[in-house]
Amino acid sequence: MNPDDRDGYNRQPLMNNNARVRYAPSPTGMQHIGGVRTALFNYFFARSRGGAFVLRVEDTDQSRSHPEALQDIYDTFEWLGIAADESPRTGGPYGPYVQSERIDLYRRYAEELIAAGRAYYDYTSVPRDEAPRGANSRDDVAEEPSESNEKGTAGAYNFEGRHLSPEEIEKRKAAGVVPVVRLLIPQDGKTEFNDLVLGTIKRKNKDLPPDPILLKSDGFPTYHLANVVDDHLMEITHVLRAQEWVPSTPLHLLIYEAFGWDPPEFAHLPMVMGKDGSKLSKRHGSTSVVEFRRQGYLPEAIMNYITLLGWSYDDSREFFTREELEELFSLEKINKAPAVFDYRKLDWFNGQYLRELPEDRLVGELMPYMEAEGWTSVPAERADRERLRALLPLIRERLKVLGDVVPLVRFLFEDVTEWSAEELIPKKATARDAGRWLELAWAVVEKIGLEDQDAVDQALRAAAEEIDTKVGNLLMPLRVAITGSSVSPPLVGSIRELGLERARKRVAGAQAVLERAATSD
RNA sequence: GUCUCCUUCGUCUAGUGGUUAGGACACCGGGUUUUCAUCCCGGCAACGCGGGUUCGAUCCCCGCAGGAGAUGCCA
Repeated sequence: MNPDDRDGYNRQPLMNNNARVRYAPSPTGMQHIGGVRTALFNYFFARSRGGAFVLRVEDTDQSRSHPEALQDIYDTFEWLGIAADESPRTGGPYGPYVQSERIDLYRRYAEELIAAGRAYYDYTSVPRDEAPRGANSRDDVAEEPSESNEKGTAGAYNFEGRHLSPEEIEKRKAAGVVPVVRLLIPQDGKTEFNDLVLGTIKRKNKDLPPDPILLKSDGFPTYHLANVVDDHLMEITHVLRAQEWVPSTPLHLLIYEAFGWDPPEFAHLPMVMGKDGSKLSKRHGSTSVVEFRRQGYLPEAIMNYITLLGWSYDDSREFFTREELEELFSLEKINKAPAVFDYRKLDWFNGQYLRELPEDRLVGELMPYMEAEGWTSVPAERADRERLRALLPLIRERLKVLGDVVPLVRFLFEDVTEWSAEELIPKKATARDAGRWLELAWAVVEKIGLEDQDAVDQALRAAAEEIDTKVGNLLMPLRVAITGSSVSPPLVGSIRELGLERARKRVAGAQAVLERAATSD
């Protein structure tokens, strides 16, 4: 078709430029890991090719679409820092980008297919009486492991609508039956295509769902019709989507063929699974990006980790900024096999990023958690930020997620009024020992003061040596007295942040507990 | 059931017709440390099975097994 391709020279530029890809979520639930991974791959692919990334909202299921879900798509994109070149919000030359605003289009194209004899009105089908699944996203629905078998066969369409007599049609029309539009699928032959990730895939036409519905009786298109029409109209060149779409791709190809359109390239992405190997869902743990966000994962950690689910760069590198991925991403490195989502590795990534974060930014990210505990003025003031900043050295390397800050600094913002004797007393020691050690340790602190932390440190060590015991024995009772816990940030720094005055009271309180324990021995 | 896809350490993955099959997380051990954490060092651990092709297969082909997905007027 290209007059220049006689010499075979002009094919290359076509491959490299003008790539147009899209992410086409349906606003039925919060954006989840799998969806976002697809979005990311599309985005990176577009950027790496200098192409366009389109966001299209597929809200053709009226009953399951929700405005909050739509908002969540935008929020998630913004949080991750990925911008669509064309979207419902930014607009673009191929809009509208919301399918519910395009229904006339689908109807018109469905009619075109009917006129061409490639589709037909079916008056025999009635909607499933099954109640719609309601407001929940698919992931929220508990699966019944054993019911899957009957599904395919039970209510399968058997082409009766294909040859209904005119009289019969009139009768049903009169009775108020609203027809659906079905694609006429030739039962012989096969459809095959070359998937950019998977290679050649073929499927016999008779194995496809029998004459699938294109237009529902409510006038809305099904995914199959809408996605083909829109991808064509929006001049999408590459469809990158999850592997769960592989089985219906031949169907889509048949639709392209019926219209006489050239189909785009397809690249089916490996799915994201839970620990047990089934599609990642609620019961595996958090799945939506907002949830991770709330718990205190950083966007760069999420992005980095998710991108590595089914894609790799080489044999060792695993840290990538968004900018780097925009350049380095390539289809060739996509894996075929599904990937299991590993929450622990995500934690590790997050910890790594947390430790690298500039102070200002870390303080900013942490502040909402402090506010939520009521430990700052609301809104937080400069003094609150400075206070937190001072705590950073004490807590930073102890954070896996931002929310971890709360238990770590609680002792500074809330009174400690109870001490457990068991924690106060080091192993193999008596309450009396602990009491003495606590007294001694505190005496050292009082004597040296808190100006010079190293000096306190030294003095404590010296004191321990003098009475011939481990520093730990000296410090543990003091740590528990100060923080109320045997696990805490570094002691001297903690006391310093608490202040001598408050620390003194806590030591006294703990001392009382030890005395009581000693006498009851 | 049928159809489609997939198969390297527990997990994410690199890799080649001849490698001690590499890295990371997790795990285990050791070190630093004041608890926890960080950090450092070390260790454990994989080519699903059976046939071919080949001088030689983890890699190529076939079969099997296992897993997943699809089978909706959901996407």
